Parts: sequence; C-alpha cells; structure tokens
Amino acid sequence: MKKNDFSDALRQCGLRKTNHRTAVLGVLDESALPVAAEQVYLLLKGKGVSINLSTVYRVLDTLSSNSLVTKLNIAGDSRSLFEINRMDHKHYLVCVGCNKIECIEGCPLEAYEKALEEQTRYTIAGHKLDIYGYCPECKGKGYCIENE
Amino acid sequence: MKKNDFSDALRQCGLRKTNHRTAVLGVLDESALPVAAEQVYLLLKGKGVSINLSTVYRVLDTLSSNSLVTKLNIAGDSRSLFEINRMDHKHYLVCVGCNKIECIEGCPLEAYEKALEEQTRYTIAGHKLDIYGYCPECKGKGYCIENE
DNA sequence: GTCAGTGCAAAGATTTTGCACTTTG
DNA sequence: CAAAGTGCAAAATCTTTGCACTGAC
Repeated sequence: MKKNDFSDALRQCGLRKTNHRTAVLGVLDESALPVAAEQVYLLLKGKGVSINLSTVYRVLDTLSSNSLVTKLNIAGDSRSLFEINRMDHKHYLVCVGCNKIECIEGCPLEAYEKALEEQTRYTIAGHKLDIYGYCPECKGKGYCIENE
Repeated sequence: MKKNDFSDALRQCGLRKTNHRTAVLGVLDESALPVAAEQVYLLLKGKGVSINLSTVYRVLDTLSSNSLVTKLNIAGDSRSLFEINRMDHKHYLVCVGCNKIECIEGCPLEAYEKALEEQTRYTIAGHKLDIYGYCPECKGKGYCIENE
C-alpha cells in the first residue's frame, strides 16, 4: 500500500497541496494519540521538515476548519491538541493522576444522538466525550481516594 | 430557604471560608451556564465585590482541585469555562452556528462508565461530554449543510 | 501571473507566579 | 500567632496577526 499524500483530501476541500500541509497531515496520521501544535512542530523538525511554528498553527487551523483535523481541549493545561479525522471516531480515557491518554474503542452515543435530534430539533454535527479516571498504576500510588 | 454561604462545602474540603470564595461560589451558583474567569470577575465587580482577577483564577483553581467546581473547555476559543458542581450533573448542547449553549437533561453514560471500569481497570472519576450541532435558527440560516 | 501560503517578529489573550501584606481559624 | 489567602505587577504560555516574500495552480 503506497503512502498517502492527502492530495485527494486537500483537493476536495479546495485547498492547495503544499509540502507543509502534507507533512502536518502525515505527522498526525502517524500519531495514535492527539498531539499539541508544538509537538507537531518538533516532530516535523525531527523529520527534517523546515517549518515555522506559526505556520503549524495556521495549517492546523485550516485543516480544522475543513474538517480534516479535529481540535481537542482535553489536556489539563490550556493548550489544544489535534488529531486527524479518521473514519472511525474515537474517545479518550485520561488519567487524572499522570495525564496519560488512551483510546477507548467504540462510541456509546450513536443511539443517543438520534434521540436528541428529535427531542431538541437540532441537527447534531458531532460530540466530544472524554472520560477521566485513575489508571491502575496511579490507583496504586494512592492518588485515588475511593469515596469522596 | 435561606441563602447558602457554602460554609459546609468549604469546610468539608478543609478550605477556609473567605468572602471571595463564598462570592465566587455564589456567582457560579446563580449562573445557569458555565462562565469564564473574566465573567466571574466582572459579575463580582457588578455586585460590588472588590477582587483581583488573579484571585479569581486562584479561587477557581482551588475550587476545581477540590471538586466544588468543574473547569470546562467547550468554548471555540482557548479560554476555560467554570461551573459549580451540582448534584445533578449536566451536559451541554453547543450550536456551531451561533455558539449558543444549552443544557441537556440527563446523562447517557452512567451504565457505560460501569462497564468501562471493569474493562479498563481504571477508577472512573467523571467525564466530559458536549454535543455540537446546529440549532433550529441556524439551520434556517443555511449554516447547516445536511450531507457533507 | 495571481492568489494562496509562509516566515519572521511582534502583539494578543489567557493564565500563572513572586512577594509583601492581610485575613482566617 | 501561624498558615492560608490576596493584591499587584510582572512573567509565562499558547495562539494570532501584519507584512513582505515565496510557491502552487
């Protein structure tokens, strides 16, 4: 299977295909978990791609506006994370103790959204669901108080 | 029913009761929707409470750490919103067209979380769920493309 | 060739912090 | 009184923007 250069995706959005956009999409595509803008920047530099951090932000912004990428705010701090929009949508389980992020398989909300559309008369476009808890290791370290 | 001064809640967390904490909790309690730190600050000033913006941030941070308040990142921009933790937990339906936020009654995830705990061995502490869509008015304005 | 994309530096916005002073328990 | 909380100003962090230059179509 040959390497995707995202030409089709970009063209369908009416966006020019540039090395930077291809490279950013490549990095996100290789990334199993969402990444921050600066991580994208550093990963690109590590691959020998010369790019400016503000261009990374601009590219991510453009890609988000065109639904090729999703911007997330699940980190404890104030920075945004970005992930490529894959066909299978995912949710994350975030450890409150160590900030580790892992994927959850499947989405528990499909039926619910249908019901909500009828109930609210909105057209539902999507949702963000993140689950927070203590991972097995952090429970061991006593970060987790069972009954509060 | 007399006005809650949150003494009990604060004491249970081992926090001193200060005018500022009481006032911040009061503002959040009166607010049906989550508010930004600066809004809290302005609302307090409007009530004649003299407080500094950094104190607002510190108070909100303390209250969040003690689970009296929840910090949310559902706004399109990069700022955080805060809401008081009520017994009935809520989710929000955010209009992508006009940024209006409304409450959704009920939570579709209770059973799901139990299952997830068993499956992942995490102790689930909570979740964040926000649903995005187009409100009836914005659908009318043509912001919403049904099939993309 | 034209318009979109980019680099650079500078500004903006939000949030955090150091330190001296004040308040709570 | 001791420890925690606060105001102020300054810094830190993340993100956006103006403008001149470059590259895609």
